[in-house]
Amino acid sequence: MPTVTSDKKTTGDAATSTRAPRRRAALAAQTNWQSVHDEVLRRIHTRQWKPGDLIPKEVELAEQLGCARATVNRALRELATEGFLDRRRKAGTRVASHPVRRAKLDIPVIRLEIEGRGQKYAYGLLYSERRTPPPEICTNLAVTPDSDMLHITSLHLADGKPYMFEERWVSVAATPAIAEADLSKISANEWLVLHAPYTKGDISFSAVLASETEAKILRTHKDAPLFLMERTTWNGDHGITSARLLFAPGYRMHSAI
Amino acid sequence: MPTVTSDKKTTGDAATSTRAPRRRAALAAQTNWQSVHDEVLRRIHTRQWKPGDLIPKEVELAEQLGCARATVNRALRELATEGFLDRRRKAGTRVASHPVRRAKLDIPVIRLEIEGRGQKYAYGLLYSERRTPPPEICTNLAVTPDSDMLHITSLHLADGKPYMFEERWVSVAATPAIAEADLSKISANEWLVLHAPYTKGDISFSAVLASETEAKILRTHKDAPLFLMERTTWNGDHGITSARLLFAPGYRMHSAI
DNA sequence: AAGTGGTCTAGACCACTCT
DNA sequence: GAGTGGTCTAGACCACTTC
Repeated sequence: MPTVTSDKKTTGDAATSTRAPRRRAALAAQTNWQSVHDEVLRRIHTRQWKPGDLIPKEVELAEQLGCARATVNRALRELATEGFLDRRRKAGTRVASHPVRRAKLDIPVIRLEIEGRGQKYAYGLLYSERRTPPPEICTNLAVTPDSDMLHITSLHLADGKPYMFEERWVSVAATPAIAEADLSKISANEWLVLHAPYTKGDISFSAVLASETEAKILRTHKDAPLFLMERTTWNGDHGITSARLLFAPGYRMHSAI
Repeated sequence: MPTVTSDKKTTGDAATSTRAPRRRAALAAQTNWQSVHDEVLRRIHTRQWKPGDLIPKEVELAEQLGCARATVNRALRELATEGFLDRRRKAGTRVASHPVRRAKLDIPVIRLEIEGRGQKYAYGLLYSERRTPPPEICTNLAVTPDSDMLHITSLHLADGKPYMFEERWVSVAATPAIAEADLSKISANEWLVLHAPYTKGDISFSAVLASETEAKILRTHKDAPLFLMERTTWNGDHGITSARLLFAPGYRMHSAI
């Protein structure tokens, strides 16, 4: 016990001689966390384990599949965040009984979205004013009616055609630097993404009819169906910005599940 | 060395006496992977590390923050999947230069979405027929025009009011059991979620105008703006189902960022 | 009180990729 | 070829939850 200090404990002890062979002598397909992930998913899909079922605990699975508990843990953790499993200490791991399809939605900077399709991006600042916010913005961002804010409307174009119309309120108090930004060159959205950190946000999607003004700006007709994205972001308790993004008719937002 | 076989090596050896104190004697705030995550995020947000910057390698960070490399790895891995970092072997870890806002979108079973708001859910099968698919479905699901398919339309209601109108095609070849399902009791969507595994899927959102028929079913007026969700799912190379979900006016899909 | 997942560690090896 | 992230392992302890 004395001389076995701390380092090099893997050199000549029994643990090593059993561990190394086990790993290498294993079946052709190695047991990595992804194979555990897939195997568990297979058992769920084939209904060997049904929604609500309790599945074996980590130690047992590790034994069954011939790997370390940490590996199983990694696989099951991913499956839980993907929504396939519910895990609770002591209670164990169950197959999720209310399957939720969890999609990752990438919300790109609009310029990149357009350029990514090989189209030419252009941006125009329509209007910019420093003023106090209307009541609904006060509510949205929890700011006082006499706050110093920036009100901006702008248009984003793809291949010269109107693509998205943006109306945005930015709290100057929360983001002083924006007062100096040249928002005719870089869109407020992009500026904010690069310079204004936020800790939480909220996004919603809906369908609305184009107003007369909106129709004119987006070069469509009144009452055209528009895809509306509303975003609000916060940094701690400070409301940063609230935006209303109206996409031209025909816009589709995609995602893989 | 002899008697110290393998178990209980923590009982009386030097390693323990140095390790245990280190962890517990550390600053009040312990260094777990989440604190590393937050610290790195803070450095990004405060622009100490700017978009495109190379950040210290895992070993260095581990040293700086006083934890194991695995812990740093865990934190950085999460940050990468959250879209804040770009990691490449040998090249190192960089702050993402094209920040992508990645939202997790939970797409619940519609019944649960309605019940979760405390409303009463009801469902009605409008139409069900076994027939060959129209061309656009053949394209969508990559099935032949003479495939055996199920065509279903149904209506989902919240508190008795039309909530969502669903039109769906299901490949009977890929999902034979659905021919036996009683789709007047359980919605096709819910049945499929419970019984038909899929490996990949696709979802898209857009805004459309209500047709005369759709308006009548959803009890609204023609040309009302409707939120449209289109979903296609696959199991390997087999197209399973393709659905068109039309939500009643006023529907909003929410998500946190 | 006991059982289960959650996490940390130190060490090792692997795999990718950049030069 | 060499450097960096990616992962695995065995062991340990912690935290939460149910009993």
